[in-house]
Amino acid sequence: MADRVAASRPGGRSGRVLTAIYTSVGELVGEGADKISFPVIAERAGVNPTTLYRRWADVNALLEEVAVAALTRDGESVPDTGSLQEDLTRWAEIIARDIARPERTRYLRAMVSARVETVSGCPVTEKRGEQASEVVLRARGRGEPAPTVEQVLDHVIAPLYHHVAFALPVDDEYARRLVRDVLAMVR
Amino acid sequence: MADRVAASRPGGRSGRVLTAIYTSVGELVGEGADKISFPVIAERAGVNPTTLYRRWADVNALLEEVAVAALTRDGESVPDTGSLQEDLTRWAEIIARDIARPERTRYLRAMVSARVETVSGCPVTEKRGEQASEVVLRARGRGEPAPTVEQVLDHVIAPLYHHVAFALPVDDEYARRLVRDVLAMVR
DNA sequence: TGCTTAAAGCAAAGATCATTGCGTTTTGTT
DNA sequence: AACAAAACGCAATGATCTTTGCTTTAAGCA
Repeated sequence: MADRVAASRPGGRSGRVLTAIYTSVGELVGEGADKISFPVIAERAGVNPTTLYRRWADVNALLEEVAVAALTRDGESVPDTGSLQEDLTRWAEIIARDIARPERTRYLRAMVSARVETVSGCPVTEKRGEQASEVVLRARGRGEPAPTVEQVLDHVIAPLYHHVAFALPVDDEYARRLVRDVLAMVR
Repeated sequence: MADRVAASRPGGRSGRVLTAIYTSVGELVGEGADKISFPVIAERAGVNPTTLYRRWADVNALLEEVAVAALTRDGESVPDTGSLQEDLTRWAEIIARDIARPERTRYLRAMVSARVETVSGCPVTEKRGEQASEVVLRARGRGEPAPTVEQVLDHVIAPLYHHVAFALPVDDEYARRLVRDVLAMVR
């Protein structure tokens, strides 16, 4: 039921198999497949289903892992324009555009489903926290009044993800509104 | 795949069957059952599985229906203390305590999973919007400066649900903090 | 270059889910 | 009371899914 242990043999065949599985998941999610199961993922990856059953507790756990990997493999750096308002706005817009994509929505659902009561927090939220911290600290370094990291997470990130989770519209305008609101708190 | 049509025969046997199904779902969710499927629900309800397959698109759709019913059957009225700060705080605390319960968390996950791209919004959010509207309108009637309904939804409700969805801690203190933040916007 | 063993493959068996056609019950209406 | 349609039950069937024991491969290391 819980996640399996970390791989103690990351290279060679094991590595190739893992890559194939990740790729398979990515393709399936991208295509909007409605039935994503271990056997289906395994077939496309050219791998034996047993491997999946033995390594992950369930499909959502695997989906979450892939989602985190996709988000964590940096490519997106936080905006640094010299203005808190501008940094936050651009950052929020980037996130809004990103998570509004159908694949991301799918991953989001998987992450919510995969959460267990005993486990607190998730890598994605932590990642967003780090990014928020970066922006906030820079602003404070410039002497600008800035919200706390928690406030940014609660009032910009949370509403964005909430909208996606409940299929409510998410666009740049909405992202900008959230940033306006959170900045209004510190004035 | 989509939800079936509304029942055109609400009484008698059909009504009893529906009640039995709802009860069954409630019990299973309450017990924290990990495998909730149509056959399982049906057996406990003393009903034929076919009935479920024919009426609901999938398990999550049924779970969402039960969740909405549980929330909508009023019992909880919105606080009316004469002070916006007080009303919002108490209301947020009520919600926080409610959704922090394991059963509610389970329902929340189901609602997120049940959402489809083509469908926008959900009954629960609408319900919260009505409640927020009530509090906000009363405050304005008294001449108090008040946030918009959207602001309450984005900055109080969304963070609460977000925390629950990602297994982050949710308590009274957190609820109060959110209310403080949203009120700070309008000053 | 071997050795050890983690990790993957294979195959079989069982469990559960999901679908479908058809007959039966029963609701709501005339 | 009688009818038509809706809703449910039943049973058979096929499709997946899931688990398990055992074998084979090959990664990491001495």
